[in-house]
Amino acid sequence: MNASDRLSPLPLPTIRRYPAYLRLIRERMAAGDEEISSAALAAALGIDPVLARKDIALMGIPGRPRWGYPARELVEAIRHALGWDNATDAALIGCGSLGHALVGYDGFAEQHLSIVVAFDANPELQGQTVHGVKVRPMTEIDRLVRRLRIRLGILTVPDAAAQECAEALVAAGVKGIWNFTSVQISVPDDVIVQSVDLAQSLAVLSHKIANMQQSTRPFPM
Amino acid sequence: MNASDRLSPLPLPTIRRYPAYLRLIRERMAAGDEEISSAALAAALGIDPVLARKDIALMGIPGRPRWGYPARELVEAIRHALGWDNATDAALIGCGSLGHALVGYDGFAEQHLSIVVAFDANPELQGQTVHGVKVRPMTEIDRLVRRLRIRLGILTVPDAAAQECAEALVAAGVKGIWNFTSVQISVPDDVIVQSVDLAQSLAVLSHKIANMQQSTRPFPM
DNA sequence: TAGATTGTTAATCGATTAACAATC
DNA sequence: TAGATTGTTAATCGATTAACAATC
Repeated sequence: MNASDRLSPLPLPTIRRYPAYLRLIRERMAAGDEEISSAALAAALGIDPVLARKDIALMGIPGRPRWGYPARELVEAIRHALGWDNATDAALIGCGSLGHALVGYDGFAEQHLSIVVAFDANPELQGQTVHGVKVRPMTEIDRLVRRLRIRLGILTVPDAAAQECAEALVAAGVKGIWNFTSVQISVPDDVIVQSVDLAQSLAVLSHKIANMQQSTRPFPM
Repeated sequence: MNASDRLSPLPLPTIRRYPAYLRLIRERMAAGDEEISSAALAAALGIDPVLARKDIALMGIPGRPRWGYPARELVEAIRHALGWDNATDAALIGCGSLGHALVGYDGFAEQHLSIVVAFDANPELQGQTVHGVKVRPMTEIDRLVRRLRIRLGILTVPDAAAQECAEALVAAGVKGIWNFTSVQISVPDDVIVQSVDLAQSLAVLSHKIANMQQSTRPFPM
């Protein structure tokens, strides 16, 4: 086992930039490039090149002055750091329109993520197939998640059901929950919750728009 | 015009916490509370109470020792800071499953956000009604967005169409774009783009799971 | 009054940026 | 060689935490 296998707890901002690097590098590789410079990465993300170099330094991949970094190695290093080098099976709870959208989303291939089971409380949906995934009743969460040894749960249920469904997932052995509800669910310490909070995102956007509107005026009235 | 109307550029982390405060305060108000303490807010968000007090201090709402902060005033101050005190009309581009989910999402009421027009390139969808909103052809973006004076665009098109659609929105006078594609779209300086990047969110989750797995072992092998 | 809670100032921490050396 | 690019160390900046005073 070599040094890069010792997964270090990377800074969160760095982790958040990794997927964007990955996307750009793969584009460049598709265009035939085998090396990529920190300047190219930085320009695409709108950040300082030295920040890109620091992010790459954390992967332990050395670059060549005058050439840049080896594209293929970067891709592998990023995937490894994010745990995207091995396939991950996920269970989706809640087959409403958002659940549908996620099951059908083909962008997860890059992340080696596949939704292998889906659950819904609505009997009319149960038994139906959504993008090749059969919808099961909630009562089967424990049995199926356990049997398939699923470690990742995707929560797309109505807010009112969020905490309850999270608990079912945890009880079934899930280690991470990708939470698309607007509830702050509570789980044991050894389970990670990552929330996609639309209100939070919209808050940043609305505030910036409101602020911009004002700063265009020379003086506030 | 009083002091709180001078919108100050709040720290981004503060803005991101505001919607969660808002949600909790409204829950408490529904339960009959008229005051709320920084400790209660902090507990719900898993942060330090002093941080909540700082966030509130930025709104200019004073609290009463022994009592806490006036719930109603907090709600109004947060809404004002986020620009959620006035109704916002939005245009949605791309009526795929994610677009459907967003048009149908009833959580936007709190933010006074309503999607008033939707566009799609697919002629089969055009003319259909999604949750009461009629789907229009892309060619009408300019005319309708202009006429309705819409300042917010929601981008839920396939990646390949993202930049082009963003440009159409900007040309029609939109001031902010809520970007659900995984493309880093480029726009003029006076337009704000806020992206909901699923890959970024998943990256954080996967990395934490991978890291946790390891830290549970006493020594790395 | 005593005690709970707010409010403020200083210290710490982490991430970014600046400056510059090293290298192909 | 000269020049572009990587790599590293120090300075800066912003946000959080700590310590403690103020107040109802």
